[in-house]
Amino acid sequence: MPSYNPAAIERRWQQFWDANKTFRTPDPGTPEAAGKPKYYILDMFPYPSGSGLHVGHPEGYTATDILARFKRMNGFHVLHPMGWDAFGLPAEQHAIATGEHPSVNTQNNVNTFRRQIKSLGFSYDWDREVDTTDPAYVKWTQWIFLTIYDTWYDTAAKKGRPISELPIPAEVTVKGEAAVREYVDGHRLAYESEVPVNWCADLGTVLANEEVIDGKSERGGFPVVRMPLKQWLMRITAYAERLIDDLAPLDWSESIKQMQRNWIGKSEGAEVDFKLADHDVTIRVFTTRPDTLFGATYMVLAPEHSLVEQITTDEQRAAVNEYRQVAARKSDFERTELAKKKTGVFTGAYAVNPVNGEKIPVWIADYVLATYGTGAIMAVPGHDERDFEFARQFNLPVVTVVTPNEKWLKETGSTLNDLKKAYTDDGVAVNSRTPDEQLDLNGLPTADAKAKITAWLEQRGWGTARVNYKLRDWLFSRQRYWGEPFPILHEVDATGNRTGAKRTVPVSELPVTLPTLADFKPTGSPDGPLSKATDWLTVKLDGNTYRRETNTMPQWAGSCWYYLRYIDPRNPQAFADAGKLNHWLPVDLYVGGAEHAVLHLLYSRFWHKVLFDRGYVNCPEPFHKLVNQGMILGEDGQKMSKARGNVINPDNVVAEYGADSLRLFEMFMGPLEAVKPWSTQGVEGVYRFLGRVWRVFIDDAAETVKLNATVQDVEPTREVLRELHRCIKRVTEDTDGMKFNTAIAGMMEFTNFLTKQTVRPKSVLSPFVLLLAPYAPHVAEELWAALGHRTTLAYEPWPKFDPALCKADEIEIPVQVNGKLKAKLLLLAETDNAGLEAAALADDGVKAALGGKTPKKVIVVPKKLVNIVI
RNA sequence: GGCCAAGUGGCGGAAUGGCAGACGCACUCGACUCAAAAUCGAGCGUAGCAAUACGUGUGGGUUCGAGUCCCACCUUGGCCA
Repeated sequence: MPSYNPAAIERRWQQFWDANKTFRTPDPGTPEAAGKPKYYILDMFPYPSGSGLHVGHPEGYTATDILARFKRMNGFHVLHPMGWDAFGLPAEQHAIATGEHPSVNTQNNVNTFRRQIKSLGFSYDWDREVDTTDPAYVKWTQWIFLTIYDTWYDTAAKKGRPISELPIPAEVTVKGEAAVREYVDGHRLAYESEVPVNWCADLGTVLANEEVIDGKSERGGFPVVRMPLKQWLMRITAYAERLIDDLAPLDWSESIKQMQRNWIGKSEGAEVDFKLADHDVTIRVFTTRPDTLFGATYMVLAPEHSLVEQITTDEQRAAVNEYRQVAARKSDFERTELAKKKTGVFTGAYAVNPVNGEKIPVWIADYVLATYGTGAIMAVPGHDERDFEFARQFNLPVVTVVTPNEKWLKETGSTLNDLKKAYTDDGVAVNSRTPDEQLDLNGLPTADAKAKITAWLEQRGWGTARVNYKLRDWLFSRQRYWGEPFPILHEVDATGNRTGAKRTVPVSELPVTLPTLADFKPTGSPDGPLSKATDWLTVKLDGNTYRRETNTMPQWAGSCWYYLRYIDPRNPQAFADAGKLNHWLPVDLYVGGAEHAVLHLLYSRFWHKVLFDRGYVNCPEPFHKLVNQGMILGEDGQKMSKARGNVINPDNVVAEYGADSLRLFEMFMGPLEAVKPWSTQGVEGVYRFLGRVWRVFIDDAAETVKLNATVQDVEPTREVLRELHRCIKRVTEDTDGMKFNTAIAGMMEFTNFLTKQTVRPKSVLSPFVLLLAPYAPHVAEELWAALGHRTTLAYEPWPKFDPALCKADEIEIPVQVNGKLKAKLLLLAETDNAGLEAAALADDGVKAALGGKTPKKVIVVPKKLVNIVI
């Protein structure tokens, strides 16, 4: 093997690592781990799709692998695992089409992914592989579900607590067992509720709001309609505040933090009660602008609001009913779109504005959502864009209660009494005094006005300060087959109807496994395919008959906690051993695609916090540092897709250039976070680089792998040593800072330098191989062996640089005149500022540029630059 | 519409407020070869023979000095509506 032959080298070293379990991570407490600081490096595990690995996957995996190898060589106890997020719709769709159990297809895909990932030489501890569909894993997903089910949120303590500690009010207790049960169930963090859901008939399941894009399912693009159904939900809203507050100390990019904050959507305001003029009924609204209450000229209820039926007058009933039917067919997106024409219907009812006693009409309109706030608003057309458009549409009065600034009035052509647009910014309150002058907001800036009116409302019991969140409780059930069954049993009576009582499947009987079905088709009903498994369905326990829950969990469930299972993947007694969790948590570095910036991370953080509150994990946040790798585009600069035919298959790249070249190129393309296009010529470039490295070491004319004659056991010259230490410094600092592209550039420069050397000291080549090892581990192992080493370099100490050796004897000093470069001087490195200035002024080119003028000022940057100002 | 990124050669990109374009690709020339590939060497922002001038999306500002900091705008991408 004379020339660089990645195919042979890579196969051999992958077999070596596998056979020797080179990357097995010892458990904490074992002698191998003793005294080493821990470092947990996590990849977002893939969904093993049928199309196999994509070049986007190895981008993040290579970055983490480089760091894992780098940290090991720096003496860290590294945990670096891989697994499979293997539940999911495609396998189930395949099962529906073929009748084959989804686990078969899933395992095939897992095998393909494992083979492909192994072919890239990543240093995962494969003994810790997890698979979310493995019953041994499902058991603990179900166990965590039960733990969440067993938890209520104590708002005073701001903490999740065992349901057994929930105080039951006396007035509930007196109503009896059923009332208590209902009360308790209503406080659990996992609960059943009749909610308006997104029903997708084609997929035969409900979808979470975030799985619906533009009124269609995210997967498949099928139509989605809204209907009320009894579903499982998770009370993530209880944790909204903590999910925002705990972001602050995390080492995440500000933009991801901001996306999470926006998603949670905290808004502070007030709830205000409006009495109806002709009914003994109050309508509660949420507003972020209580200071504009004097400008509320009408009210709007969501079409689904529970009071609509009651308050609608007979004359308006037909119109209202028709409108409600139309609204039900629209998605939230269609309803709230700013650009569209506003629609609505008057109910015939009037409410009384509590501050001025004025009767204002109550409308229903679909731009108000039942699920946000209280499902009703006070409309202030002068200071809210949507209210303004609606008022224009239906000729409702507009009252100015916040004075716009002059500039805005001029730009919009408005006057104080005639607004051409809604003025939504802060300002000074106007027209805001009660008739009895008990409350006067006039002249107050918005913030003060808010505080004053909120206090005034609270005093009279008409309103209260209130924080609202855009985040809703998490819809957790799916009417599908290929997911985790809920470990919940519903008590049924003799006729088979639910009594309302539930019990949990005992932990000793977990996991609840999926029954085998003859066909996996959705039933089209909210019962889901599991309801077809009649034998499985019914359970008799303690003389009672139960029907199993037939919903399954969403795909997010398994990925919410997989990072915990890696820590102790085969533990049959617990999801992971407490001591091991204490050792490894939190994850030090988490790398994955930005598409999971909101949902996966939010859900996962939520579960982690529940487990934290319940004492199962020792830190409030799971992921200390988060990095999102950028997408890799096709060579045409477009998103890779089968339709465009620009998809790059990593298998082909490995076959042609080798895994080391693929790894190196993916890191060399640019910053990890950046979106960047693929380039086959670029792969060739790094392949040539590895060929040059090979020839620096190896005699490529020989029949067997033997060292080049230039490689000798001699003392390096000062210059060679300097270049080596500069390279060590650069690769060390850039790797640590995840600037892999510039680290590689540094190694290329040093290789170009070595190529020119006719004598290459072994003492210089050895550390260089170690620098290359995290990036191109196969060829590095091969060269390490060629240098005469008998074992893997995976745990060799990382080379250290000597700053003194990095320094040059002479430095080039640019001289500027008025900031423009006029000369470059070659001076001894130790020249002081005065020496630099003297040398600069003495230079002929500089003298010419000065043209005889006397410098006003000379700026000297030590050892860097001289700037002469004239 | 709002929020957040980012705009640098033919291309991917580099640059603690201090020599813009490191490194790689493409391209050109040369060496080796019967020839080609591979390899090695040299060149490569624009204009100009050159000295030199101009150059980091646009316009302004701060500074001895701005790709980098500030303001406004334009464009592209992401997220949200």
